[in-house]
Amino acid sequence: MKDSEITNVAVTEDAYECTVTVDCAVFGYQEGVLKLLLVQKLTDPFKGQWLLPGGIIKKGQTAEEAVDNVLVNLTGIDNVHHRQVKCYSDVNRHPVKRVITISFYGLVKPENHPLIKKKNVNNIEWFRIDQLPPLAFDHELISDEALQKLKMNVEERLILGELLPKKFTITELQKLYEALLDDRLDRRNFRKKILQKKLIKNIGEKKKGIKGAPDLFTLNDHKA
Amino acid sequence: MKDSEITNVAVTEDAYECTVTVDCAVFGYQEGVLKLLLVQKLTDPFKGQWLLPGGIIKKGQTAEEAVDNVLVNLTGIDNVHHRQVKCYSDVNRHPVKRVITISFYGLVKPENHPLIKKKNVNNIEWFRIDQLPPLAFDHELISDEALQKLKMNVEERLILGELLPKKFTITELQKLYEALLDDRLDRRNFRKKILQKKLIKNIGEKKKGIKGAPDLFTLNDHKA
DNA sequence: TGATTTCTGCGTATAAATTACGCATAAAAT
DNA sequence: ATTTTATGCGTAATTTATACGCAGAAATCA
Repeated sequence: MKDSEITNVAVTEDAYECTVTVDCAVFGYQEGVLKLLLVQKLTDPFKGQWLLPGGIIKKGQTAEEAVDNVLVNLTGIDNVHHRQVKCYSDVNRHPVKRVITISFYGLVKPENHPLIKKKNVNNIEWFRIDQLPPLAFDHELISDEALQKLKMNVEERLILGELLPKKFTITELQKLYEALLDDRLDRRNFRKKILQKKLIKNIGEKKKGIKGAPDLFTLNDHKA
Repeated sequence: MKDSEITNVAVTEDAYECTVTVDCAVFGYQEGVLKLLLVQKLTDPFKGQWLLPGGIIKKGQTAEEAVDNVLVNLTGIDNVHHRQVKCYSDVNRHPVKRVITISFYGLVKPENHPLIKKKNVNNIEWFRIDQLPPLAFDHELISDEALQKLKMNVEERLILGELLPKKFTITELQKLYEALLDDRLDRRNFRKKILQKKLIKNIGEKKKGIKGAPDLFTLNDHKA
């Protein structure tokens, strides 16, 4: 190996290139539990195994655009609130060739996004996060770290994605938090804490069909 | 454009590739202030401008290995405690070609790492973080976000890298925290807080030359 | 329908963590 | 020897978090 190959780190026309992919851990909140969207591979390698939806970053795409593209093209899901988690660069992650992957988490309400199986996948399914099948590649690690990141973010900001309807009760919000954090919270303390952050406001309406007729709230001019 | 080009997101032998680089915001703690290590470009583009040390990920290298390699080859600094921050994938970040960059922050004690100017750089220098020159590419954004991440991490863990000697006084630790966080802390409360975390222990020696002869401490079987 | 259950909204009591600051003492500086 | 400066240990005040009581509203049930 020439000395220049050892020490030259500059970006030149002929600099080494490799394939960069994105993987997105799409979390859905359904029937009060947190679920993860997985796709089943149609082709080798790992044919028939489950994994996170993902794919290559194409020419002219940013990683974020690639995530949108991949989700639509594999699952039919569009308009997903997503956030970058981490980059994985081990050299032997992929059996076909060297691949560097940028991971994301996404948040959706499954009812709003009917799954549309596209030609690149064998199957798509929501799995409860406590009942995940074995995953291909290093996708167990990736989904673990994505969930960790999601939990951290939930604790410091108000993150809903589109997981709740525009009008929601405080209890609905609390159940979402409990599902995301996998924890139980005191009803009255949660109310106080969330209200003093001034991120949601009472819209003066009440929700029928629930004992006590709880007040409805909405987001307070903030993006989730 | 063929349909397959739109929808195919699979990793194949001929999948699109691009150059991936790493950039590292190396922070140094010197004379009580936080500094950032910058290199001055020797060649176009941006010849003569300052920027973060960085370079391409080469065949067979992980991003972490590339950081080590880049730092040694540009600045002579080795054995840097570093951590991944974020991935930048905008398509026009680099004038020569499309480049995706993974950023890191590093922590060093400048006295321990004499700067050795290598052939790829015109100059290397430590800059006070409140007196940075204009930076090339999007390196202002990258260094800002790296510093943000460092501050966040400092608040939740005990992070020293190698910024303090093995034996240090609590005041020395406090000054480091103040430099990292750009804040002033109460001496007595800082002592209480840091001691109750049980991460450092009093080794029973005293430091001479300082009024009051403060106790010396050391890390308590933890990695920084 | 009337009693019962369940959930809401508002409150307070207690505990824990954070912040503010006093003071005697040890060593360096004058 | 006196002054100055920093340390080490303490306590008081404040803020934040946690535990839990209770009346009332609406659905449910006998």
